[in-house]
Amino acid sequence: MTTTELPRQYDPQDAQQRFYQLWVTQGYFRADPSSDRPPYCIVIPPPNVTGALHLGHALNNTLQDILIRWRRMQGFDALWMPGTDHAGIATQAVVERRLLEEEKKTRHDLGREALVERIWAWKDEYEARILGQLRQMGCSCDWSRTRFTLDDVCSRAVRRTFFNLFRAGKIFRGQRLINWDTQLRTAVADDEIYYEEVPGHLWTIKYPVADSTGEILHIATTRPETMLGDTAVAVHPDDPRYQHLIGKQVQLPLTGRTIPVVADRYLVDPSFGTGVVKVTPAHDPNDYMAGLRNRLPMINLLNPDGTYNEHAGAYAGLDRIVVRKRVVKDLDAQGLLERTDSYLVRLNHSDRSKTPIEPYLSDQWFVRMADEADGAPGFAQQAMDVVTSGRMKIHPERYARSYLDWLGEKRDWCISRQLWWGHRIPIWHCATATEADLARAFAGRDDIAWRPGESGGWLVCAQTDLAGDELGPGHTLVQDPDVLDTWFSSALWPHSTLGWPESTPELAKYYPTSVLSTARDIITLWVARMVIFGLFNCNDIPFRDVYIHPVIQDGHGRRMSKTAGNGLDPVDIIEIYGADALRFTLAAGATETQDTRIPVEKLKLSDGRTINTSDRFEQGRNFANKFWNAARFAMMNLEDYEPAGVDIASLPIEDRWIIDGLDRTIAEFTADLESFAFAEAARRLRDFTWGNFCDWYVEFAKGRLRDPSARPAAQRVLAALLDGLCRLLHPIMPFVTEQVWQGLASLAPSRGLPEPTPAEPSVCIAGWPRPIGWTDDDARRTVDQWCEAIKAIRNLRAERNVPREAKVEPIILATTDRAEGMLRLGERYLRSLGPAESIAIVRPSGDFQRPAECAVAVLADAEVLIPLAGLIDREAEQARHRKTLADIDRQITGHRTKLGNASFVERAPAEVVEQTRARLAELEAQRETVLGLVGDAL
RNA sequence: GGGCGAUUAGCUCAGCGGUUAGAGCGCCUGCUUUACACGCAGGAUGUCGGGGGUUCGAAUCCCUCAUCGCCCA
Repeated sequence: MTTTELPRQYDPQDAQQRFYQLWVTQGYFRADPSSDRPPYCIVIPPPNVTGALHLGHALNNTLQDILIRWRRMQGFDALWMPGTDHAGIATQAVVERRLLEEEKKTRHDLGREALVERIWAWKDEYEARILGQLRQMGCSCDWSRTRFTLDDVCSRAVRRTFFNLFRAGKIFRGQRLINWDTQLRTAVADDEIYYEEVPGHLWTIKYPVADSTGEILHIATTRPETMLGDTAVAVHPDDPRYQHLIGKQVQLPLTGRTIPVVADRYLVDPSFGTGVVKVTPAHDPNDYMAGLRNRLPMINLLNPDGTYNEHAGAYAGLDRIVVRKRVVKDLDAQGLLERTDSYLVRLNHSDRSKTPIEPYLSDQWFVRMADEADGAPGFAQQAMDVVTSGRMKIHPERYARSYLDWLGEKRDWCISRQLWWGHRIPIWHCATATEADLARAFAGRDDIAWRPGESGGWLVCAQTDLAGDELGPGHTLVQDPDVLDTWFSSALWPHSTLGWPESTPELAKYYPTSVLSTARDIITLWVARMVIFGLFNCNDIPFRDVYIHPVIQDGHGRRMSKTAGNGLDPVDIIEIYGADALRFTLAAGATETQDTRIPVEKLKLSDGRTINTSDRFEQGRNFANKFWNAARFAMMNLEDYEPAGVDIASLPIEDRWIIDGLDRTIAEFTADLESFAFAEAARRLRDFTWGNFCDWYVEFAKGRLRDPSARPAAQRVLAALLDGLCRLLHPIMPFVTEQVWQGLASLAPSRGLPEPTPAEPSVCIAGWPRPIGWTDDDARRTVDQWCEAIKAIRNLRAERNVPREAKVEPIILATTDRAEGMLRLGERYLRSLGPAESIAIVRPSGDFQRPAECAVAVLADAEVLIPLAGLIDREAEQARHRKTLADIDRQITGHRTKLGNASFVERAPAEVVEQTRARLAELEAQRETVLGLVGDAL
């Protein structure tokens, strides 16, 4: 294709297909641990295989790709490790729901193996889709290293970690109160539940004191059925109303049991209700804590499926909902129900099944977070220390606080889930064997460890699966049915993906990784745990920097979600606007705030589908197109380009100006990326590319490219500029820059300043530009001056409605010799860009005669006059000048007031005072001129 | 209840102690100008949420109130 046939509009779809393919087949994304280039590594936050990627993923992965591409170009051996997360409960719940909807079956109908098989199929489908989406976005992951949290490599790391933790005494099994999902029949983490206020009731029940006084305590509860598990009632120790009762017994209705009255200052708020509360340690988190404090028995009433068990006496076997109704009815029948009120109940629900959570006392596995008995820092403390010491940095810094606050609680981490999808806990139970049996059976094996269980029997931890008869006749080993919390394997991600526990070259080179980029809602759940396991397994932090990106919301500040129907699909955006547009717009929105809004609108496609989109992405599309067209212009003018060295000092001033600009942009943009200032970086590139290069430099260059003597040098600068812009823009907009790069390859394969060098075959692996050290204040001042004058001419033409084709002959009165000199250098541009037929640049002396009728603009050191005989509305002209005068006067007053203030002159920095004086002098001179214009007309 | 953040042009956001507060989109006027109408040129639009304070100087720092959002309990 010749340059004149380049399409007028950038076609993103075409470039996306061609160049992504090129990069992959050339192996540009592949890291090489054997190379001597320094490492730079990012592990992708593995997306859940639950579903497709949303715009939040698109943002996070765009930012990671910007970092990776930039560092790769800087010469680092860049590794972006891709992969996906099995997302235990979330994925199982999705597949189970589908199973129920489509086949009316539960997981129990299918059985463990068949269900897991179904989930693998789901995983395969979504993994492919997710990785495909990342490719569409242009992500430069090293696909040869793709991992999945349940694959063999990651599983081995999970096994070894569990084993090491077990042996180190960091893992234990114990009875705790956890969140129980009765539908999914599993423990769920605090982050997998949500509060919802639902209308309910507050029942007030009578608890008779077990003595002869006949005194009755009134106790209000929203969950009357749990009274069957009460093991005390509590009052505040300072409450005068109940002092006499502390230590006495009350009769627990319906059960025949008596329970003590205890004093507890934390559980009871004496000003709320009657000041007496029931204590059900096995069924309420607060009561649980009170139970521990007061050494109360704990009675578990619940079966895993939500029915009540044998401890509920007559109510055993009934669902908890039914029990509630019966209990209320029975209490009422016995006259023990004082009253029933309507009440708004704050109730925990499971995120996955949407059913109410039951606090449930059950055997679970935990990782110990607390400090050691001897005071040595435990896991939580170690993870806190790496942040407080500055060894690991969190950006923006404020997020360090939530990390530290959460870890500061040092709560043990419940790692067991009663699910089928996940890493099976590598523990085998045996109730019958003795320690001697174990020692004999596993003699000489260091991959097996055992400990007595809290409730009897032995817990055997093994790195490889054990057979049931491994202990010999008479003993059976039974594997624990639970699986591990998803975060357990995610916590290993930075080192498991690199091959740990093997000592691989990858682990040696890329660990600790460089940066982790993620959303703030998993700082605790994920980031903190990666730190803990990284320190435990590798004795080092998993990454030096943690970057927290903003959350994308819709135009109303709501989180985007499938259920709210306000989500944007990155693939839709790519189809409409292109991947570069998506990336640029997202990067431009990645400010330091915690949220960024993208207004959503509906769009009906020609194929009948209605999708969500946002015109915000036009920003990126337009910029990509602008750059494409600037490149097209350059390429059209490089047909006869010949490379040669360039002496920058002898270049025309506008060349030196743009080289100075590029140099500063390189330095500042690089600094932006170093500090994760993505929005600033994107804005800076657009401003330079569009506002300096396209708006001015290209226009300056046009004339010179037509001038045979000036053409070769102009071409060399143009090619070098385009080359530099391609490199700078590439991390944000990889496709359009590659397309331009490839186009440039046939026209100007060797280019650059001051000496041309052969360009790399792809911008993807091109060197990152470095400032050549050309700083040119003189060029900057001069070109700024030209632009001011040109804008003044344009403004006068537009305001006075001078038709485009009218030929004007402006006169510019320079007020200083210097201004005159600068303007003369730019005369041809004033003429071509004004545009003007001719320009007279004058340093007026006393006998200078102003034309009778002209439009006038007053600049800082020049006056622009356009003679418009017969076209001037004197009234309007006067009004304009008076407005300008008023404007100047307002400013002059401001500056004089400042300078008249003794404290200002005394206390403000000398340069600020000097600046103010200089500006005032300038304004005063300007005022004189404008005053003259007003006076002229009077 | 505790913590964090936001409040600046119609919308989305920059600006984080020093000239007349900016950008993109939108709006108005003119323009098929040989790179680009996904464009060019020009223009209008702001008691910087309210109130106090610190300072020579506050959109910017501090306090307080209000509204909205997020996180944790």
